Amino acid sequence: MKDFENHDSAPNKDLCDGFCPSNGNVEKLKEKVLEVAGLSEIFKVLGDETRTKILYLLSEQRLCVCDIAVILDMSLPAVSHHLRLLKAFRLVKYAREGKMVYYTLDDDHIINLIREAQDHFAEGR
Amino acid sequence: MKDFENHDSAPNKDLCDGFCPSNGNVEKLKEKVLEVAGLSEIFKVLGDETRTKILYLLSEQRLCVCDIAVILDMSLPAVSHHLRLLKAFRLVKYAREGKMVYYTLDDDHIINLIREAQDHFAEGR
DNA sequence: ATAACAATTAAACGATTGCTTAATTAATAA
DNA sequence: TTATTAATTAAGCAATCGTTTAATTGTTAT
Repeated sequence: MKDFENHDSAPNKDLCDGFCPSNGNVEKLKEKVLEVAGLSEIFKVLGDETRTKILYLLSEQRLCVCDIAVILDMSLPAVSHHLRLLKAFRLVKYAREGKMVYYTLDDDHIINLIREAQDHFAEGR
Repeated sequence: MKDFENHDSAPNKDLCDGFCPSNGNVEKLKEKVLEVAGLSEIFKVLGDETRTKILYLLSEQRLCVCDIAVILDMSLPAVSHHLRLLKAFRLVKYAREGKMVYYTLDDDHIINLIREAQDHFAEGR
């Protein structure tokens, strides 16, 4: 018999032994935590140095794949791989021009996240 | 003879073949990209769903380890492991009270990053 | 002292990540 | 057409990550 919807999750029933003062808030906090569910997906994207750099570069100007490869001193397939992921997240878009494929930012909000992270370091962390 | 400071990085010398229009900006962009160096470290921390949730919970109220384990339905060692990492990044601090160890936020800026990410989704992404 | 509980630590394991190399597609030039 | 260059894709591999289990530390109660 499954009891997934129970108030206390079965596997952790013995934890804390009911003495923790925050026990009364557990249900409330379980709901609260849903507000950030899925949020880490964007952070995962930015959690790679190369991808953060690519997005930052593209916020300056459009660039073709080999430009990025030269600037970041990486192989073409490596860069292309990251661009593919950024594309999947709708953070960049591309336009083919002859042999070259030019990438541009497709999200004007992502740069705010990067700036916010810069502020974080600026505040002495 | 090392040529690290050369205009064209040696391993990618043949890339782009010098035809890309942005070639003149390569040096400028190489400097530009330094502005976001190291930034992905914080994003990596937030790139784990559990850690984002822990930080979000602690922005509400202080919690002991087993509280967090119950709320997130995780094992104590798993939670403890994440708290250790958050501590290493000075994002949380702890205070022992009897058997329990209470964790609190030690960084009032990190929540801004989380809110900014919420905005990102709110804007229809 | 012994027992019980909160928390941490360590070792081990499976899953994921990001790179490399090699092959392939797409577009232009000879 | 063939050759060349830009870019993508696929396969393989090493490194990293997050979890589990088990052992250990620290504190309180009996």
